[in-house]
Amino acid sequence: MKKKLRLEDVARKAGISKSSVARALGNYGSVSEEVRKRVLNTAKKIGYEPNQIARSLKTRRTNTIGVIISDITTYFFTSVVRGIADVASQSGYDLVLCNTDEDPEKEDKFLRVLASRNVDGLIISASGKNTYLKKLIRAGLPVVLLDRRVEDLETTQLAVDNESGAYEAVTHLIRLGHRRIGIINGLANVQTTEERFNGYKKALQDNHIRLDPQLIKYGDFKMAKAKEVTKGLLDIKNPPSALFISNEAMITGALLALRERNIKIPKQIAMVGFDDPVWGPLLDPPLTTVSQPAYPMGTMACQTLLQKINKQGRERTVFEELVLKPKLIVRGSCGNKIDLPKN
Amino acid sequence: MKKKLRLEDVARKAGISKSSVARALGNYGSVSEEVRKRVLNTAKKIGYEPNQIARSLKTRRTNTIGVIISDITTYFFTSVVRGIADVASQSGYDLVLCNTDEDPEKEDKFLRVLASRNVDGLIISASGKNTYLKKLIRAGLPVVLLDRRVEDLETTQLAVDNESGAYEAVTHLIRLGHRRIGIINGLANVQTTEERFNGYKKALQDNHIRLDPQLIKYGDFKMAKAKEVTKGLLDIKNPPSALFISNEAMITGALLALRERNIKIPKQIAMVGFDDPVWGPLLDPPLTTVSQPAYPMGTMACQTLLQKINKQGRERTVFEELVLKPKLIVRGSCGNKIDLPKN
DNA sequence: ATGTATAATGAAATCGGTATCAAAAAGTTT
DNA sequence: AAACTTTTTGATACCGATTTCATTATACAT
Repeated sequence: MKKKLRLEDVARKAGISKSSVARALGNYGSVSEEVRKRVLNTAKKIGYEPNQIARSLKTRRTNTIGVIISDITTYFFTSVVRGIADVASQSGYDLVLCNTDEDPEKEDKFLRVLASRNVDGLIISASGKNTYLKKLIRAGLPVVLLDRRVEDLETTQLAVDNESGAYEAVTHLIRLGHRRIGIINGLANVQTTEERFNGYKKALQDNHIRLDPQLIKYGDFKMAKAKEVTKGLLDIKNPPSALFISNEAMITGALLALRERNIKIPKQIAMVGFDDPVWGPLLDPPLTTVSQPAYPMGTMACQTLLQKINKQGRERTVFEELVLKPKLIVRGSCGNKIDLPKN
Repeated sequence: MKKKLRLEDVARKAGISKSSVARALGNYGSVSEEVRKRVLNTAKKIGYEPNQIARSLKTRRTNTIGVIISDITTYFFTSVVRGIADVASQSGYDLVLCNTDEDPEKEDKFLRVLASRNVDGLIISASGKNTYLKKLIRAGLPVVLLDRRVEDLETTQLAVDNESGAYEAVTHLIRLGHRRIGIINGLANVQTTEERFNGYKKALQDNHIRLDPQLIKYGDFKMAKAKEVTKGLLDIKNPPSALFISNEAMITGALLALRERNIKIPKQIAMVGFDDPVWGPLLDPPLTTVSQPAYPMGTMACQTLLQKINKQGRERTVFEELVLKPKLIVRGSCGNKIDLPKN
């Protein structure tokens, strides 16, 4: 590795003190026009680039944002990340990205790493309990909780109204005549799972449909398990006529299961999924989904975080709950109104 | 932000010199068992976490890898990134992720940023000319060029044999009887684009089919443009009976275009795409694709990079070309053998 | 011309670790 | 017990920037 140029090299070359060079380059303090020019010129000439690490050590700012998400291969999260990245980049921040794969231990590890890297802020879609996260927040680290709220974490939380989204989706199914609606939940004990499940339950209840435990399955937000669990659902005596799937990766799993069993949508089974991947409209029939504004969620999360970062003291750790509206997008996968099956 | 604990705080608390504490915690040099225990205990008790920034400044290592890709919303790149992340994480490295959106200027900016952040290595899917990248490589920064080779950059290049992949795909179409095969290329002047285009041309040539310029369109690796360009292809007097699409995002665009025009696959038009997204098998008919081993490409890229990072001097900058085999996965989107249309 | 306010400059301390080096302590050999 | 290793320890320099502070140069007012 070739030795990098230092501030001092510029100083020597320009025949000016380190301090003045720093001022000229850093655009603060006061320097005479003549010196400024000379510094800028020689800096450019010899190709000097400041060392961020050294700067960070002194300023206690890394211009870095930690991002912890659970599954980077989903369209939802990548859209979020793009939103975050775009805003961050505009303000000169970079992203340290961590993929937890829904593993709370990894999550904990990443939190420690990011903290010791002195990220200026953190955007996290948490899956674990996070006592360590709580500690960081209390210590004053600006944090935005994205997608998944976590109880008794006093910081900004940004998510969609999962319950109403699920409620709308399931109500849509009921209106079309479905009474036996299966649900593939995400990981238990994650807020989004519970909220979406609540929406499901509420919709059934409001329509006087009794909850059938047989129709309720738990996946883990991932494809493989969802596929397996969906098959289980198809195998019960009185299988569902419709499916509500709680997230994107599990939609893929469920669809795969249906394909293997050669069950046609929407003729033999109707389906709504939470999340709205690009490929939803390409299916046949196109997928009816509950769409989250993923990209805006990312930009918003990052903007909020940057605001926090630039505040001082107590203001950095305000508690705030930002709730966006998800939108039911009706395409073809629920078909038309069906006759009530005898019950 | 609460003041963080420093090494010195541990030292004072334990009544031991800074140096010894550093040795105990850093697990180097020699310390008596007694001191080691005392240090570890007090460190844990008061909750000390070392400051990576300070460490990096002195050691000139950040344990950080820069990753520059063009489109994080594709399944291909996210799989790659997951591969990179998994390997990196195991070795204690973190990822700084940059999304260029195929914009060479952004790419250049990110390169500068990553360099000034002193990343230990870089994995990049380059879209631009990159004179600055060349400079970095010459300066000794370990770099792995992923997916897209770049001429006269003397560093490790890891990619799929694009030409043979495209050749296979187009040959497949020809065998099924197609003579008028349209191609949607990616960005001009990007290696992958050229290579895949070459495969296309070679397949036609080997089968004595004349190249028809009307059937050759250029997109930009993104969805919107591909959609538009596909429509253009459908509008010519003698439209193609088959389509070869050069990457994932453009497949989406092309499919959308076909849908709008209500053209059925494979009856009215056959399609093969480069890249093999999760949702390919879910389409109706399922998509025939040229599959790249994305996740392994990521792990391999990262392993190679880590090796370089741990070498010294000239060995860090070896030139090496790693070529993986893509695989044609025949599903349904090309249909069966068709009658030769009169020509 | 003198005094005062302001701008421009450089020396030196600092951020929080690691690395070097010399001194002290412990262990071995003769 | 003396001489010599080896292990353990602490003081100090250092990484490359920013920041503070004191000093010098310049501008302005009296």
